[in-house]
Amino acid sequence: MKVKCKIWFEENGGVAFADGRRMLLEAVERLGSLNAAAKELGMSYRAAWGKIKATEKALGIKLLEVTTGGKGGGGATLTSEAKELISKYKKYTGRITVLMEKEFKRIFENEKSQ
Amino acid sequence: MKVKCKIWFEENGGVAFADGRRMLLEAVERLGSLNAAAKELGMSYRAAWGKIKATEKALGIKLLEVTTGGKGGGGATLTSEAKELISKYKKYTGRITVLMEKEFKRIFENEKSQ
DNA sequence: ATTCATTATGTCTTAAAAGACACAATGTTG
DNA sequence: CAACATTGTGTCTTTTAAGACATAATGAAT
Repeated sequence: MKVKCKIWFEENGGVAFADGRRMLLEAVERLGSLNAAAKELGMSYRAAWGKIKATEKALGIKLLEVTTGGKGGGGATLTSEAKELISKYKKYTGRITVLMEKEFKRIFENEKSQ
Repeated sequence: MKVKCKIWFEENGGVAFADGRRMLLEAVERLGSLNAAAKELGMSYRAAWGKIKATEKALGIKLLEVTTGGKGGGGATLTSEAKELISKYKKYTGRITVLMEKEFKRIFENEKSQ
């Protein structure tokens, strides 16, 4: 038996941010474009854009700095708020993952501690 | 912003046990009947039974000791494996909830620790 | 043997989430 | 000022999960 966990952030009831959106934002940061990021993750641009918008609305912060026109047609980069969110999110989920594994061993696999 | 978490157990890929099923089993223990437990939780007997069966199959353990016939028509009680599962599950999720809250405060609300 | 409230199970319907399709808007570059 | 690859957005379709409906089976009590 294995323990699994899904961690997400909420603001007034709606899902705001979780692992899929973290990956999406990281791809945008790396590729400089939401369109390219969506392609890399195998999702439609429409879906990717919708998730970003949903998070922006839920948390009330701006995640992407976008431009249109120009040689590449435009692009998107992360705002400092987005970078901070990713950074804290990764720190948090990483820490929780470690703790969950540790507690799982303690409670489910170490008989003497029951 | 609030952090949320769903914890569940898996065995070879399938969802095995989570909070809804814990509540269902606790209601069975209290009421002595799966039918009554389903009613109390506002779900159909069919749905409740299906969840119990799915968990039993996934974890390979028997959760309910059932009888049919007699004055009350029959009933169900928890096996010792079910009781142990509930006990460890509650201990585990309780501990994780505390740790998550603590880490959340540390990373998202305590600026000096970044 | 009849009754009765339960367990047991197949199948159908509905609700919700995710994704696809189509098309408009942008604005820099050449 | 035309071209182009991007962003922006409404709507439709598909997929999937959850629940409802119907109906059989059980077996102690009477």
